[in-house]
Amino acid sequence: MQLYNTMTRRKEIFEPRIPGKVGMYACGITAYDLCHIGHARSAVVFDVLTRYLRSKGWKVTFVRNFTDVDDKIIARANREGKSSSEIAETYIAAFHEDMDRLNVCRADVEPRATEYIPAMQDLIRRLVEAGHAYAVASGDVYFRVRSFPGYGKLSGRDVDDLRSGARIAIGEEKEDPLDFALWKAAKPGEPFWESPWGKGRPGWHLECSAMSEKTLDLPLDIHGGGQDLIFPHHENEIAQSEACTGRELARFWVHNGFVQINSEKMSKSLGNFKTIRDILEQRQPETLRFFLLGKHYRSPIDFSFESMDDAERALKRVYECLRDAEEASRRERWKPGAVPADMADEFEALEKGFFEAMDDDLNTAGALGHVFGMVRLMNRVLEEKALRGKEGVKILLTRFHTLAEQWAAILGVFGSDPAAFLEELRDTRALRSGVDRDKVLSLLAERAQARAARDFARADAARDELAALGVAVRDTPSGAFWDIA
RNA sequence: GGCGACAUAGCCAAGUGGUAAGGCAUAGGUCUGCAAAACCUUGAUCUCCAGUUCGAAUCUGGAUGUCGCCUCCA
Repeated sequence: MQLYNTMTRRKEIFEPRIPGKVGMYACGITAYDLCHIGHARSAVVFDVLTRYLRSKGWKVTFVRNFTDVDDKIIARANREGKSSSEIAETYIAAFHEDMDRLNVCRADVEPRATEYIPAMQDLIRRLVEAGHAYAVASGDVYFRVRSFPGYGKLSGRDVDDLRSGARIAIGEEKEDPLDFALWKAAKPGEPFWESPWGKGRPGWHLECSAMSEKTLDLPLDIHGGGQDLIFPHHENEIAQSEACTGRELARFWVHNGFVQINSEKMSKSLGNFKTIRDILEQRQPETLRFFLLGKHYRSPIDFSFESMDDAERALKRVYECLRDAEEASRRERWKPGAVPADMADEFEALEKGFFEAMDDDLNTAGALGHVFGMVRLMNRVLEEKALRGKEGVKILLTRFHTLAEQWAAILGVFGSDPAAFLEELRDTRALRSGVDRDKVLSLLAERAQARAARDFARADAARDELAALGVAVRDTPSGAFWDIA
């Protein structure tokens, strides 16, 4: 498959360094608040990547860390009168809860920064000994950027340009404005660890270098994260790891684009910040996941509830097809007969198209196009009276079922029981529009009675009343079903 | 100021050289007691200008617009 590599700014053929085995590291969250939909996107992107690599038969070891000691965690802890580890625990648990709902698989290893302090200190010690880092009087230790010639290679930045814009903050004792902290001396009231440089805690960038080195073999096959991490976080990770080991840190750098609101980045300062929980109060988790897959992972994606409505309707279309296919395949008697060759050909083309799109830099939006192509095809097959009951249809239905399972395993959507999903969707929408369930059910009963008595005037009156409530009724061979119009 | 991304129908969105996937919405039709769903039909020459080419949404240059990074950030 091809993957876009931020380092080379090109799509490149991806093959694991060690045949059959993939080591992937993605930067996780700093656990100081609830996750927003940007976190959801990043998690879903790397989840789909992991799932897809696994579908190729590769053994993937996926590592996603937690930063559980940090300025923001400490600030929140002080504000709430709790310890920073309590805060971190709370939000790590919330992360897991949200991600489970979004059907994001747990990483194989989920290291926490505070569990790797000795490894971090060891890394700093090696960097100091090699002349890549230096301690200052305050007890801070800094990375000496000018000692690493490759600095800026990932983000395409020139060290001199960077230096011209940088300043040394008051109280810092850096040799160079670009130098960054590997170890921060503890201020009063902050959590700390003993170290050769005094009491303190690790710098953020250092954590990932230490954890990736400890949990995976270098070079990593893939290192991922949000686009905003390219500079300075990943640049600094490269400097630390490569200066220390003399080896390449990662072969592929994969970065996901942002979630935006009204074409602007989501941020707390703009007040356009949406947590995953804000969304899931009103929508099903699968709808959010499906929405996120609707655009290529490197492009920005604009979030709005209107877009979620579109996604919801589109997802419903897929599930209705899955439901109808399932019902049709339960037919008892099949008679000899094939489906027309052009339909069989179209099936194969669509089946292949999905995987070709995924192979092309994880083009989930393109792949979904083939999913919908298949939905249309299967609907047509099921609709065609001349094909009803023919064995060729049964064969196609079986293949469709198998394919849908593959889609679900890779994308993490379309895997629910169709009937259950559709019912849940209906209830979610009913709740959102404030429809009175009991009233709907009593009107439906009344209508059924009227229809049985062939009193269509009374049946239509009931339908009209339901319509006024915003409820649509669908008659099927197995009874009447209702939905939000 | 430095670095970078994007600009495709009413909305969303694939497509990186050979005459524009898909979803949502809209309109007409088939089906249905009426409906719904489904199916069929219906719509864009790809921001603008110039260039390369037999041929460009796709390459090059320029213009305009939008956004991101350069400070914590998915």
